[in-house]
Amino acid sequence: MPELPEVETTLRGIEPHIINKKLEKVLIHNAKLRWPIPKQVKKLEGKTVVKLMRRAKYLQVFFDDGQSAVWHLGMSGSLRICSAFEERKKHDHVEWQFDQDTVLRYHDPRRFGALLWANLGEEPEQFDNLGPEPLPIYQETTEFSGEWLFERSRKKTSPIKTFIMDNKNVVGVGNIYANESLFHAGIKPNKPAGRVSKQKYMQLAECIQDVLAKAIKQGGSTLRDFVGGDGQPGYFQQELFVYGRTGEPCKVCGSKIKEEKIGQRSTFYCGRCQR
DNA sequence: CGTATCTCCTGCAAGC
DNA sequence: TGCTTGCAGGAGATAC
Repeated sequence: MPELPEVETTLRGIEPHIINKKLEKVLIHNAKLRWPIPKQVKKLEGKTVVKLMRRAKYLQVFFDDGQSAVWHLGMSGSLRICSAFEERKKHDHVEWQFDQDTVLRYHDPRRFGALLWANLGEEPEQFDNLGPEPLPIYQETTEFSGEWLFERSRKKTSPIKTFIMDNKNVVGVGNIYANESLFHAGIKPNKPAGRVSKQKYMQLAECIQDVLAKAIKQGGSTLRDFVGGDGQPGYFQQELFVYGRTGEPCKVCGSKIKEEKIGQRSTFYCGRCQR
């Protein structure tokens, strides 16, 4: 399940293959993704890729006329480069053919992903309510910080885990990294966001950044569906301290990792290390 | 407005 | 073995 680091890894994986190349052919085998693929995407044929950027979990590809296509990998989506002669797999929904050795294929069994469209100087409306980037990769700075989270969270009664998974507060933190960040910050996931101290938010902001940066460094982690941009299986998987470790001993204190549902999502934590 | 729940989809695993 | 059921989850939609 691609989170921010996996999207960043995908971008870095495909960029060298498609930058400054002309898109010769667009094949849409199944336009029914999360939203129907806009027909403008077909008109990308003949245009050249000039830049790739990531915003939250969106991967934006700019062409030489200033227009852009925006991928979202959803739950099970992946982008990879392959040869034109490689047999298409089930759930390969979209192909961008640059040359015989350079075909970008979008694979997505669950079709929670999307391919969006943006005109020159515009962004998809999905970008409208996005909060700050946790890592200043595409800007020099980011307004994301412990202070930011603290101020945003005042009087919020929902659990801290739900709070950091809300794109309006910080983008790119999905279930795995939310669980891991909260463990490293020593915060119980169900603690109301408004009752977490400023000091704890300072720690949490740092942990979120560390966990994401580490995952990017390791090439993105994932559980089952991600395939790296170069077609390498994405099972790099950084060491997980709590996610999926129900009943196993905490790597810090040895007590059993607990599991419960928060906002319909599986949540893992150490009852001793997290308060 | 904030908060909680539902929803899309397919593959996999567990249970009978 | 073969069925049914439930679960995984990003994030928009919907309901209160």
